Amino acid sequence: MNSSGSTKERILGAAEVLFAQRGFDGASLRQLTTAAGVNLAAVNYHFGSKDKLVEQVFRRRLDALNASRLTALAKVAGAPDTTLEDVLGAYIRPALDLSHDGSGSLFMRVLARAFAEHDDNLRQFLSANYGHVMRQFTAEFARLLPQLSKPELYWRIDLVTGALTHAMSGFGMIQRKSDVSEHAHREQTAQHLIRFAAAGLSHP
Amino acid sequence: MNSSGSTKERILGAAEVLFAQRGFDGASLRQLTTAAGVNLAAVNYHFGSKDKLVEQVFRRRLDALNASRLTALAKVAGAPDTTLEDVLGAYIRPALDLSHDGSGSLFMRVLARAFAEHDDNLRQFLSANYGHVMRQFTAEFARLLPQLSKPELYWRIDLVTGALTHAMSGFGMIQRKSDVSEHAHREQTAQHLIRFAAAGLSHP
DNA sequence: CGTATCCTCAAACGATCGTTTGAACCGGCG
DNA sequence: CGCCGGTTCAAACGATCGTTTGAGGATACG
Repeated sequence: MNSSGSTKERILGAAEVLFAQRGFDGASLRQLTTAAGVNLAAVNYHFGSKDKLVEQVFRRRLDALNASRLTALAKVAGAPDTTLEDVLGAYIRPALDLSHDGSGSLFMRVLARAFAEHDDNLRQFLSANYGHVMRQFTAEFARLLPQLSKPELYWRIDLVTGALTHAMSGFGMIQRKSDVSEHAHREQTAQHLIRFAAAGLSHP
Repeated sequence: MNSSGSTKERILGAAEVLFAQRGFDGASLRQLTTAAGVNLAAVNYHFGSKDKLVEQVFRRRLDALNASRLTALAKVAGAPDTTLEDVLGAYIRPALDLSHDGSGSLFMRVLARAFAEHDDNLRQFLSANYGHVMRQFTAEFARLLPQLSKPELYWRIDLVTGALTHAMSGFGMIQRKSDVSEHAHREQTAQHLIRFAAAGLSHP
């Protein structure tokens, strides 16, 4: 099927697709290697085990997503005229960009699946690779919403996270009308999410 | 382990726990029947197959949840002085009550898992048993938010659903302080969710 | 007592899983 | 050429999965 790129990259690509479709346990190495057009043993040869492969699938996208989010946050954080929408945009737009280009859209679904599964190993891994990003965003939210107590703020951030994860994992559903450009559609989606999140965060 | 109730009920109880913890595929019939204290073959004898068992696990809680939500909705729907908070309360409070009593809390996690898995069979089943409830609530939301276009309303309801599903699946985290009663804590949680959802639905 | 019905049990079935193995292939270098 | 490190290959490994089987226990009724 897939016949471009190195063996490792073909495995990573096929894994992302199948993990999103059938879950980490549901996608077998035999389905995966067949889809990638490589031998069954290639996964253990190049990655060591299936669990290590799962980690690499996350790492490949998460590193880029984290860097992109932090760069966008750095541009707006700390300034006196920063708005809630600015910070939310720094969080949401990089994920939308990832969802936009090709197979990246499936990764958000993989991420949503990982959230729903309360697997401890995976949560530890996500916390180690995701935690510092969330902490920086939380600090900026706290600065912009000084009227909220800490428990209250955490509550709202948790709810916003749930809404965004849910929305971004279902991006197949939100069809773009043919008379709007790809870029305009993405901006429209971003506005939806940002305004919703801002309203949920800042209501009295 | 579990030794109360009939064999069928013991299986259903253990299944709910293990499905929430390890997912539908992750929980094996051998773990399940061992936890329930019944023989391995009892699942296929009483339910026919593992898939049928999954259906029954959903049916047992979903029927009660749906009925409770529709009853609560009927009390407020259509009236001229109904508020958005009233309708949201009719949706949220029955789920909180379910989360409150014993093993029911795990069911919301099972539900969240089913949402994240994009399995077609399960989605069809949920749509058949859940669809009419969502449709009634959507109609009432449309009545109370006439300024929103249909696509806009669906967008916001989808985001609210994501936030609530996410929140209710993680109810282990929200610890009650010892100086507030169980009932007061639940009411506090309901207020959080309702206000957040109302803000997200009705923002300009 | 015999027997019929419902249920439980240990054991086995075939299928599929992740992983390992050892031989075969292949480009580059002495 | 011969050899060698990196890679791919078919085949097999043991484990675990959902499901089926047939014998046996329990209870109620004639």
